[in-house]
Amino acid sequence: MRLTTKGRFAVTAMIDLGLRQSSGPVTLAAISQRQQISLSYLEQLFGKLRRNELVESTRGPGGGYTLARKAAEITVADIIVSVDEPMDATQCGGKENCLGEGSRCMTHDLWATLNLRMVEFLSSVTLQKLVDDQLAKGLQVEEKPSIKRAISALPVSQTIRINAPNSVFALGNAFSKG
Amino acid sequence: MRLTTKGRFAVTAMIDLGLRQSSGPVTLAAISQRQQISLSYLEQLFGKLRRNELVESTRGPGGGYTLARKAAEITVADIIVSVDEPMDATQCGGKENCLGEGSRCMTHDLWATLNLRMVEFLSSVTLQKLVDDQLAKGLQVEEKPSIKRAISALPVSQTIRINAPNSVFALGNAFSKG
DNA sequence: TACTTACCCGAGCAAAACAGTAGGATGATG
DNA sequence: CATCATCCTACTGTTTTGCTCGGGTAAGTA
Repeated sequence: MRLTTKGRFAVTAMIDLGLRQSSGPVTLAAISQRQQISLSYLEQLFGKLRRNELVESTRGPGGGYTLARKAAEITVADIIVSVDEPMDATQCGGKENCLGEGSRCMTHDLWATLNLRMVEFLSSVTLQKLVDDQLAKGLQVEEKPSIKRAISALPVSQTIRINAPNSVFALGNAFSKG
Repeated sequence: MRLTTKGRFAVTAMIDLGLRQSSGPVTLAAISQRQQISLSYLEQLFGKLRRNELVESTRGPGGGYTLARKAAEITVADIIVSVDEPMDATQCGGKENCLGEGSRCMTHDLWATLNLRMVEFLSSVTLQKLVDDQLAKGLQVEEKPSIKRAISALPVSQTIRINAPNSVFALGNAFSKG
């Protein structure tokens, strides 16, 4: 389990997708514009997300990506492990006897345990939760101009501009070192 | 908050230190041998740990590193943020209005919150806990040949070979993708 | 004093990962 | 057919990783 900006990009993009999936497939171009992430980079990330069966794709006009299952059944851990290749972890290749005599190095189960607890934690946070958080913060989703391919009957809300009032919490650098 | 092998090296080394600090300063050379981490790399890591006041150093023969405070008062989060430089987090530099109109990008508080919860979790795991885990697993600490500088009177235990019986749990690749 | 130990520091370096670019191929729609 | 949008491979520049080398400095011992 690694934790880098790559995983954060993926989580951000997935939230964007979760916010808008009710009105049909979402294009990467739209996510790219809204979230300021390079389109080609998104393509790579969503390639992995698709191969890990977190999203499904629809090609052609009106196409895009949709969640492969309900947002409540997708966790942050799912997303992160999908885009971050598994790290080889134990440095000695996972062999039991790293140094010859009776599995001397403690890296194995030590970090495995810590890693497991990390995964457990991130598995407890669902995409639905993050989406709800965003909605609760006042973010309102712009309705995209309905395309024929989109789901026919859905609760059409008014088209409103995106507006997230003062979402500044200054938590970003909570652990920067003086 | 990043999470890479670098942080894991640091945590591993700190546990090694925590296991042996009762018998005086621990040299990096010893940690290097036991944990199979490059000496020079350890020096760099411990340079950061020292500047972040997690360890203290003693120079000269019989010297080495000791914990700057009790193991119960050092958390995994402390260690990781010490060696992993702070990441600039929000991609747009922490400005409120990333895209001009009313702080449109949701990365700010979204990831800040997730990051905060990660830090909270890792702050709940103390070095003492990890040391105890290792001891509970049957690992016994080799007494180092007493040097004059070492603390004079301490509970001298028998010199025993390190022996951690079958510490294989196969958790390492719990999230490798089939 | 000389010698050893062990921390301290910086430059540099190969390999990997990161973030993004470029260009095309495939398939659905009109 | 042209367009849309996913799919795929390869490549590029930058940063980070993990490590080596070479020299320092402080503290102890002979």
